[in-house]
Amino acid sequence: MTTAARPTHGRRAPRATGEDRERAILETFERLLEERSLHAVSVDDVARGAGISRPTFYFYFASKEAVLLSLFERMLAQARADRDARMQALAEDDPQRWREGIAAFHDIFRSHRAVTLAGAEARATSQEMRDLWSRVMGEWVDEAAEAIEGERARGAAPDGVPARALATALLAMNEQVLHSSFAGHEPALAEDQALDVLLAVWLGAVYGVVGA
Amino acid sequence: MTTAARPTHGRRAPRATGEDRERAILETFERLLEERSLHAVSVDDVARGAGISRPTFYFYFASKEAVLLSLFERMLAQARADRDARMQALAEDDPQRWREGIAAFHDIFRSHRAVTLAGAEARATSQEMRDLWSRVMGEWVDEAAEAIEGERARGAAPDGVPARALATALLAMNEQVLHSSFAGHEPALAEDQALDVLLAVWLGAVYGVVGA
DNA sequence: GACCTTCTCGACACCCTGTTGACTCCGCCG
DNA sequence: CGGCGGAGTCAACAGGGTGTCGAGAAGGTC
Repeated sequence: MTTAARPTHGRRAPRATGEDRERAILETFERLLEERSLHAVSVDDVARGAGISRPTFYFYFASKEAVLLSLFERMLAQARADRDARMQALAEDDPQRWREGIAAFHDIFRSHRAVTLAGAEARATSQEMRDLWSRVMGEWVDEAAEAIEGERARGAAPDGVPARALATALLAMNEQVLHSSFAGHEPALAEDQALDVLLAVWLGAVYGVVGA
Repeated sequence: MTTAARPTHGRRAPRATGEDRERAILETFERLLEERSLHAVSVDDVARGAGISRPTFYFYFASKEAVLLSLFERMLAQARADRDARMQALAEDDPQRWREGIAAFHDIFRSHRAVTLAGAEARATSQEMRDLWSRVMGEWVDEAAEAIEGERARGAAPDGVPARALATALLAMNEQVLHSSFAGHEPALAEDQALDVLLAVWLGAVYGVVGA
């Protein structure tokens, strides 16, 4: 539960109805984000939706971004857990690993697309969101680079551009493809074809194989 | 000069000093965007920088976004011209064509990185910017898809995922890689390695070749 | 010199964020 | 039981942003 770095703004030692209010804020916020984008949701909207006044909102969270950060971290924790579970079920050298790795994130982001898109939007204004995003992408790049190096070491994949650079580019592709797809920004891949196409590019770039 | 669809807000039949003011606004805006991001630049900042008051700014442009749209379109026209020139110098089947195609956009976006990044940021709030971006990306996807199909037709590239879907994913990668690189958002590729890495992925995905 | 058009801006209306200070409510200690 | 203290609440404020309105200045034209 990566709620460690929660800003200690208001909200000291929650009790009784306090928990409820906090939960109501989180739920209302996610619900509103499913209807319209981050910049179109004001603190007042969230407060009203949660049945409190604006100042009371600020008693629980330092800002709109803080709520989003909280939702986003919860989603990331879920994504990690989900993917670890799926990967653990596969052997170390199972060719399905690449597919599963991509699919796990595709699924989790899709199931919380409002939070995902809002998170992307918030990077423009929130340093904290930028840092969080960087950290997470950095971890995934590390893992992917390691996997590529592993395949090269055992002779399954040819050498080429540095593994880390390749992983960075491929993950950037995943990020942007999923973003366009979820946001419906043309030109986008349909959600059900994104996985196959992404996988094809990964395999082409890593192994030099364009599978049929 | 794709200034056709300029919103006909204030600004009727410019004359004498009017042109100067308009130019001053465009220049000031681009200069400020080189210092800080779009949301941190207010209309007041631009107006002051251009030596006019805020209401006067609105005589020339309908909004901050309208100025950006104008700068962005100018940049796109330049990008198109630049790329056409570079492509024309290459034979139809020259293997350098992929590299040149990617390089042309890399160069032009890099030389106006402030406008590029602001454009990306504005997509969150401006429908017009979203539409423009979609249209442009759509054109590039069409061209890339056509090129892939050409290579497949002449037997130079194997069949695989649909050409248009592949082109969409690869262009999404280019977009995101260049964005991270220009914005300095980790994990990012260094500007001077981006081209090689992108090209490697394109070649791997299109031809199934991981070149050394 | 009257007149139209371009151009300019002070003042306004509105929306949003985040803060302050007073007030309620309630458990608990003495 | 009385009163202290912290949790919780919000009306009112301060401040900053956008976009508009209407009154005018400035200059060309008949």
